[in-house]
Amino acid sequence: MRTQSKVHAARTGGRVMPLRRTMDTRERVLAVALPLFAERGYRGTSLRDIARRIGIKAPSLLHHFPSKQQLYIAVLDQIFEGMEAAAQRIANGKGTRQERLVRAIKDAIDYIAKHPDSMKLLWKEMAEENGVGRNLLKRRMPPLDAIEVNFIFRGQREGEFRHEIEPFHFIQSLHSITIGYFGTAAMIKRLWNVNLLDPASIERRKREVVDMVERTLFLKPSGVAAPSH
Amino acid sequence: MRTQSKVHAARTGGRVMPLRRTMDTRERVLAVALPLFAERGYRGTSLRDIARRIGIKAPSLLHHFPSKQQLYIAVLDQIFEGMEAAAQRIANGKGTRQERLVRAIKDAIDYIAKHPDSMKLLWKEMAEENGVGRNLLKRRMPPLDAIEVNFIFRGQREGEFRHEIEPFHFIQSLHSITIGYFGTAAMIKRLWNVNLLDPASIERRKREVVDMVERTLFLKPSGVAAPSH
DNA sequence: AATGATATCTAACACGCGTTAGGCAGTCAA
DNA sequence: TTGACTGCCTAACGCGTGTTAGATATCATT
Repeated sequence: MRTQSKVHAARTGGRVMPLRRTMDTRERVLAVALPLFAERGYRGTSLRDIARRIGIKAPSLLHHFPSKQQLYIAVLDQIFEGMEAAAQRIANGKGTRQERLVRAIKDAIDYIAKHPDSMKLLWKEMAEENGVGRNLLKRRMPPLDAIEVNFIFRGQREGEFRHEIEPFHFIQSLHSITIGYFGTAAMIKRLWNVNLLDPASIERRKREVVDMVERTLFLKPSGVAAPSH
Repeated sequence: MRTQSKVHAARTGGRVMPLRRTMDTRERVLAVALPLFAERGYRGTSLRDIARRIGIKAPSLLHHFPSKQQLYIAVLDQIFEGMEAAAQRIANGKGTRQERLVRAIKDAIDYIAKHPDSMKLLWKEMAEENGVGRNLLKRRMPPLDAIEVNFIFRGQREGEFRHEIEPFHFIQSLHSITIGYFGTAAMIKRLWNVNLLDPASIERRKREVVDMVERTLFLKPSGVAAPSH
């Protein structure tokens, strides 16, 4: 009845014939849906909202996605795709574990700063107990976390990181601090008229997080960004 | 038309005659609505859901609250009421600034651990840009934050805290770490089968946060909970 | 030129929602 | 006893939602 799978196949393989420029509607939908879901949540965003922003009617959306749930999952999946790519880019570093971690944090914050909507949506999704993205989160989150936890764990075995630190807790704290910073930036702008997203604030933020990590995790601070020790 | 104000007045003043035991329905509603809003969000919770849990019908709720919005705001307000009371209890400490801060953190975590639903709802509300609680948040959040920011600021002027720390950023990080811990506990339980809310984990968490604060904020660590320095 | 697929449209459906109207039993003060 | 009031009920309204059905225009392929 629904021709969704065919549509998707046509889009995937259709890159050979880019003559139809309407073919990237699917991507326009994803691009427009992300900030809407991020700001108003899954239930607070209607298909009619999304459709209006790209100039079509709601039922037309369902020619590109089989349902609202699947559209949302596609948005979420795209976020994880980006995060995974960024993680792989970051993982291939040289130098000591301490240097690599400092660089990874800076790169991660830079990446996140470019995708604040993604973080806001993630922030929302993580609090959702029985949300639509439940299964996707369960599938894609643990591998990402595990990479980082193992990194800390190995650093401890090799004598670079403090043994008092519980790697899993530490990583969760790092996530909370970072996602929290970007997930609440809009609220803080509203409440305090302070813009956490301008470049200067983000640079300072990088220094703060690195400083925190060096002081709490490192056995011997590398001194990269910790003045007046 | 609506007799809400009279109902409220009757309840408030009605404490003199506690013969009617049905009078505390309003409080039962609040108690039941909090975990529902915390888990499913404002839009995800219907008045019929709330009503069913206390054994009445949805329209009857509106004899105790003028609308769903006002019911939600009452729930949120109750959370802030509790936090403000806890904050005042914590503020009256003795000793050095460092000792008082360490004690305040432990007390705050203890308090929050007893109200994980409140933190989860707060976590949700903070990400909501144009949510129902917008005005309430704007009214009640800054004073609470300001107390803490000023505490850090004074500590810096008096030479107990590092000057490199930006008080506002630091407090936001502390909030993110703490709210994040409790706001995502359910998700972590689901993803990793790790229960962050059992007493042992919470005790460890207190030590971790205190350790982090001592190492990043204190000029001279007090040594209260920082072994193997 | 004919065919078939694609992307959009309009119309409409069933559902759940917050809310309103109006009724009824029990309680309390006069 | 009366009369007002409280706390709950049932019935129902209007609205917005996700989704379906079916028609139409566009365009590549045959």
